[in-house]
Amino acid sequence: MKVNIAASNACLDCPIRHRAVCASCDRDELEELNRVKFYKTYFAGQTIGVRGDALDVVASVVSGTATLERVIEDGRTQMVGLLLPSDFIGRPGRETLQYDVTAVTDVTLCSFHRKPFEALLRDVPHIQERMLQMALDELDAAREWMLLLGRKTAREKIASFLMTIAKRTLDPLGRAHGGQCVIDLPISRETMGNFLGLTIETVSRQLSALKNEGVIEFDGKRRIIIPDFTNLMLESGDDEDGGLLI
Amino acid sequence: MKVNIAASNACLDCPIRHRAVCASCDRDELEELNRVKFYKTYFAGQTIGVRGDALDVVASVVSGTATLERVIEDGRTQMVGLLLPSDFIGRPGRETLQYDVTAVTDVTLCSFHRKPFEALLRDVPHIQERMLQMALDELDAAREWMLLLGRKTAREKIASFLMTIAKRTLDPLGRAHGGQCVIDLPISRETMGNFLGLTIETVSRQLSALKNEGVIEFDGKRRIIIPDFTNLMLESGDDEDGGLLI
DNA sequence: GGCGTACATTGACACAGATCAAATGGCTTT
DNA sequence: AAAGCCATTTGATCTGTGTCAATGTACGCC
Repeated sequence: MKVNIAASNACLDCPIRHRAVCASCDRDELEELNRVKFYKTYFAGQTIGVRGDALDVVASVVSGTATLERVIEDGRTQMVGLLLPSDFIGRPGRETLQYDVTAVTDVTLCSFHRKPFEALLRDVPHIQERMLQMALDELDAAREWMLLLGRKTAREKIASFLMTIAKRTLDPLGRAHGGQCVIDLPISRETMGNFLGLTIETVSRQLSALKNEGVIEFDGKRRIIIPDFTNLMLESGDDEDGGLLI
Repeated sequence: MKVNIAASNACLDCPIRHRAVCASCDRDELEELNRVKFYKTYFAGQTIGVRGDALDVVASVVSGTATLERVIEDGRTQMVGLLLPSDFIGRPGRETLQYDVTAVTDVTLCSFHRKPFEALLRDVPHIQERMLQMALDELDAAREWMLLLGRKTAREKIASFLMTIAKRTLDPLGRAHGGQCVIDLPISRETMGNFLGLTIETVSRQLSALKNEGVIEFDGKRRIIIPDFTNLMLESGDDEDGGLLI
C-alpha cells in the first residue's frame, strides 16, 4: 500500500522536493525526473545493499532512516553515514557499493537506474549543481564526525550525538533559547555505538550518567527530554553551537 | 623566485593538469582558467588560514603538503584532511573557512578568487563535473578514515597510515607484488597523531613496535623502509588492499 | 666546539572505556 | 498470567592508550 501511495505521487508533491538532489530543478526538469524515477520501500531492519554489490541504482531517501556502515572481518562496525529524508544513496560513476546500507526504520526510496541518472547529471546542470552542494555538505559533516571519533570522550560523543539529532528534529528557533525539547531516537543503543565508535555498554552508561546528573530525562528507552539545551551543549565539547551537521 | 617560476607557468605545463579540478577542461577552458588564476607560496609551518576567516580564495595544491584541522578549546586537535598536490582547498558557496589550514612543507597554491570561481563553476560544466568527482572521492576517503578513527587499534591505525602514504608514493605495479618499498613521511609524529587520533607517544611506541618485529625499518626519523608490503597489510586491519584513499 | 631548541623515544603509572557476566525491563506469544 | 525473547542497564574486572616525566638525538647558532 505504501508503495502505491508513493508511486502515485508526482514530484511536485514530494515531501523532499526542496531538499533532495532535485531541489533546484525547474518544472520541466522535474517532469523529466518524474518519468524515470521509481519508488521502492524497505522494512525496518532490511538490508538495502551490501558492500561489493553492483551499484545499478541510486536513490534519495523519501522517508525513514537508513545507515551506511563499514565492517571489518572480526565484526567491528563503524557507521559512516546516517541517511535521513532527502539524503542520497549511491555514487554516480561507481560500479560497486562501498558500504553496507540498512534500513533502520521503514524506508521509502526515490530511485533511478544509475546509468540514466549519470546522463541526467550531465544534461541537467541544476541536478549536478545540487549534487555538488550535497556532496560538500556531507563532506563537512563527515569531517565534524571525524573530530568526534578521533578526539572526543564518550560523554562528549553522546552529548554531541543528542545535539545532532535534536537539531534535525527541532525548528531552529525553539532551540536557540536553550529551552526544553523532546527527541525521539531513531536508532538502538547498538546503532548509536556504531555511530560513535563506542560499545553498547558505554553508550548505556553515559546516558545513565547524564540522566543522573539531570542533563537529560527519559520517557521510555527511545524518547529523551532535554530540560535545558545549554547544559547538553556544555557537555558536547563543542566551542560553539556548531556541532555535527550530518 | 619560486613564485616567478610558478606564475610564468601556463596551465598546459602544470604538473597537476590532469588530476586537479581542471582535469577535464579542454584547451579553451584552460585558457580561461589561466587568465584568472594566480600562484601563491607558503613556507613550511606557515598558516594558510584559520577557522572563521573570510573565504575569499579557493585553490588547488600544486606542490607540497598542507593539513586541514579542527581544534577544540582545550587544544585537542584532529586532522580532517591531508592535502597533497591536486587537492582542492576551500568550498564554493561558503563565506568562511571551516578548518585551520596549515602548510607542513613549502606549499604552492594555484588560487582563484572565490566569486569568479563560482561563476566558472556555473559556466564551465567540465569544472563542475570534476569538482563533483573530487568531492565524492574525498567523501569516500573521509568515510574510510572514520572507520579507522572509530574502530581501529593504535597499531592498525599506524599500519593503515603507512599503507596510505605508500600507495600515494609508489607506482601501482610495484606494490602489487608485496615487494619492498621506501616511503618518506611528509609529516612529524605530532601531525601523525593528529591524523590518527592518537598521542605522539603512542605513535612513537607503535612505530618502534613495528620496527622491533621487523615489519618496518627506519632510515632516519622520517624515512621508512617496508621490506614486505603484505606484512604491513596484515597489521592494518583491512580485509582487502582497500585502505585509506585520502 | 659547546649550547639551545625542537623533535622523538622510552619508562612508570593512571584511567577511560572495553570486556565478560548477570540482572532488569518491556514486549509478544500462548 | 506465565514464558520467552530481546534490548537495555548495571556490576566487576581488565587492558590499551593517555598522561606525566625523563632521556636521547639531530640540527642550527653564536
